[in-house]
Amino acid sequence: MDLPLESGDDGAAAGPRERARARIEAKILGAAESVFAEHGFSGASMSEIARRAGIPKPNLHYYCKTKEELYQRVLRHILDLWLSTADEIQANADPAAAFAHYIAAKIDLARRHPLASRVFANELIHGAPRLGDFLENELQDWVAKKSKVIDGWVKAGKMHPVDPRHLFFMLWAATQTYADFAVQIAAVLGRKSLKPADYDRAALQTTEIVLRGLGLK
Amino acid sequence: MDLPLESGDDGAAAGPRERARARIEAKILGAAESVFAEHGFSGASMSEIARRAGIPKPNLHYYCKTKEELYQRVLRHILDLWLSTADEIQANADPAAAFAHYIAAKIDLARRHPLASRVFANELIHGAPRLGDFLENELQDWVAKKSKVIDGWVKAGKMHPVDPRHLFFMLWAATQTYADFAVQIAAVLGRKSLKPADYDRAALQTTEIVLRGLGLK
DNA sequence: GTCTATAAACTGATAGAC
DNA sequence: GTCTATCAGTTTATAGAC
Repeated sequence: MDLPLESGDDGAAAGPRERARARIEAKILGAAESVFAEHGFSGASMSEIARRAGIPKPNLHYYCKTKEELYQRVLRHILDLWLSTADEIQANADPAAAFAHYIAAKIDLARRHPLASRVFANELIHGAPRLGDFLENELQDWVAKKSKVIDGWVKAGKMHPVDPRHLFFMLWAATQTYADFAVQIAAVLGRKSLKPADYDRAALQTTEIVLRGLGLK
Repeated sequence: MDLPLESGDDGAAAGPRERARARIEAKILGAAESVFAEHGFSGASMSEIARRAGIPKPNLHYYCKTKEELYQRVLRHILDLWLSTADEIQANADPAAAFAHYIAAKIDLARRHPLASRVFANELIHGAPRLGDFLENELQDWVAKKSKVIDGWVKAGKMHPVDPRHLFFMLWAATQTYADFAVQIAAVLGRKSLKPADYDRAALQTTEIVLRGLGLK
């Protein structure tokens, strides 16, 4: 199971009315995330989401006009989670520590929010038809900024030369795989589901190979 | 576009009747693969598959009784493709050459069969409900066999010690991401779709980082 | 705000004429 | 083998009573 989605508190003191509404919306978003993660957009049904949220179907439509709108809310929550990953890839940081921290943070995200990761992965696999301009704008900007930092480290002779963009593709893939393809990993490891120790081992080895691979160890 | 799926020739000399049937079945499997890749199992509709295969919907049901059966055929074709990847991870091989070859082959697979890779990825993301015992049997056996080889290389002091299973998770992820998440990668690279040079660069850098990371360079 | 009943569209699958 | 017509079931979404 995943942690329930938080419904951004609207700042000002909330009365019991607003509190109740917020609690329901949080339940809806959590239920929606789990159903979308399991079945994808088309496969998810509003009835199932309502059932998991513990409310009648028409009430779900009262809070969220359309399935599309509900999906967009879930997706936006996930993108914010993704971008806000505290990372320390900054010019004045130590490269080895920065990459180690980034890998650990990403695997931690995969462990704590596997459903969110899967909804996002599903969206990408099918060509990102509902992702709007996130990839072209927000993500590209993010990568451009971080790439400059890495280029700086390379020029300063602190690490082996690399194409930072492909490095990120590799880091994203190697870490998110522990959320997106958890069934495959669990099956190969002979488990029913991944244990904390599995994620720790994954982070350790991934960090080791990447750091050595970048000439940082 | 993907290469059309080949319909395993039934050996013996085929008459024009069988040839016609084989051609139609190949068209159906190719259409099915593309629709399943785009929309997932639930999102894919038999009408759309029939339309893309250029035949009326009832004819599609004539060749493939149910949507489930059609999906299973597509899936099986993909699994065979996956397992048959010529790899040189064998005890008497040179580790550096073997890993370099494996990475190149996997990225080549991602380039040549992106749709197949996406259907498989989609299946895994949603918990592999239609994958039968492939993960627990065929794949686990494959990994166990290859892991022994790698353990041997480690014991012989040819490379740094690693958990071979997590190494495979990393290699699979880092290579398949160029098929599964191609939209994301293309967007970040500022392209409409990936160019041959992008795959080459990916293979080169991935190999470099992995080999160095394993103490093979 | 909540719920019963239902509309309107689409789905996988088939019957049966050719 | 091929295709027209259609069935039975589900889907998203809403109307309207409470």
